[in-house]
Amino acid sequence: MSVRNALLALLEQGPRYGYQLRAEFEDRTGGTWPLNVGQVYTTLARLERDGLVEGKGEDGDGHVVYAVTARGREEVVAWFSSPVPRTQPPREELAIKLALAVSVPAVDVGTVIQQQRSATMAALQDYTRLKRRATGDDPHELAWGLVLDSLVFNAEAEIRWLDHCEARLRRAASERDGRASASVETAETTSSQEVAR
Amino acid sequence: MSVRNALLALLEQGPRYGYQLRAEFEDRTGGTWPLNVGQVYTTLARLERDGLVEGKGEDGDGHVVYAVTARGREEVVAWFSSPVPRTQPPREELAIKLALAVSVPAVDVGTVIQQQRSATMAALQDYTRLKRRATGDDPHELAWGLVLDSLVFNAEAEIRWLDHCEARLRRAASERDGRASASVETAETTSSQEVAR
DNA sequence: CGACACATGTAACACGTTACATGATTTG
DNA sequence: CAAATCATGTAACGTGTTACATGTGTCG
Repeated sequence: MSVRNALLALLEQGPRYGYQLRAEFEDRTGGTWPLNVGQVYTTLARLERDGLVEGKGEDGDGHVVYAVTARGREEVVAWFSSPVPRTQPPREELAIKLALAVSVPAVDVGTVIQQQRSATMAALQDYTRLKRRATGDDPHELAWGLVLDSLVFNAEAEIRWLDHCEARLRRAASERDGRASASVETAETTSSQEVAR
Repeated sequence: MSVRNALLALLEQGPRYGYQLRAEFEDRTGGTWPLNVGQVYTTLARLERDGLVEGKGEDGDGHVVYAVTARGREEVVAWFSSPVPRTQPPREELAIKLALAVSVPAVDVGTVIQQQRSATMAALQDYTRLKRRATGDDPHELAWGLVLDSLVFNAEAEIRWLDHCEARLRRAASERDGRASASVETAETTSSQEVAR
């Protein structure tokens, strides 16, 4: 629904045509989420089908312009005034992956974690580099800056979580070892998983 | 691709049938992401179409069992040994929403933020409550515990980001005001946006 | 002229999701 | 017996995504 709602919100500012909508969307997100033009047109068609926007034919420059309808305006308001639904939080691929990794013995969880952390830290650096631009004060750059910050905050949380997982697994492993042999807390990081099988 | 990959990973542990796959998936995620059975069957069909699993007909109990193929096993290994792709990070609805809110004048960003924060904090409490269970040591509960932690870390990051956005917006607003009138830093929280229009 | 950006669209497909149909088995 | 759970599937639809076709205008 993101694209759909975003386009609707952009149209709320006034009639636009397809290409223009893509440009504005990417402006506000600094190209973080490139938007295929094709999708703009298909989405516009679906919005029109659902009675949320209305094709206004061609304007003076020969552009096919769309405008939001009354029902569409209601939807925008509803979108902005309700929180992002967390009833069923979006399936997070990484969480699912680790959840399965810890219970599928043939996989070395330690490696998965380490390598994910590298990737995430690399991404974090990219974001920081990008952040040096995007510090202006006009709404566009403000928006982009916030989007970037969001990515940063998420990446940081991801790294913290990965660290946390590592520690938790190490603890679980040493407890298991503790019950079996009489090994100590030293527990090499790499040996957290390939115990079973 | 999450469901698809997850099912493949589960099958890597040995042949399973549809219903069983759903049960194991929900076990490992503590029902965080309920999985409609129908989707298991459609996904299995698609996996078979792509040659990653193979229907083994009925077993002794009359269950339609599927097994992973050689190509399927390769895919699982590839999945686990490559980081979650961040080439084009998943569109985050919340970030998009705020990015648009700050540049669509008719919206009061402050309200959007506050109300999102309430919702997220409520979710956070739910997670903490759930967390009191799911502290066992067997792989299942371990997995679920980590998934829950992931949700917690993400929610916390979201709240931090929302706070950050508020501060950033207040700064921008006061700079704007500063240039126009000679208002002070006191800046009521609620007045960050409804300046324009 | 040729390359490139602008501009509009269509077709096809991927995954996810729900609703429904159908039947066997278990359990209160 | 009735209700619930187990179990397998299908049909239909939603969004997102890509690839392609097509044409105009601009600029080196």
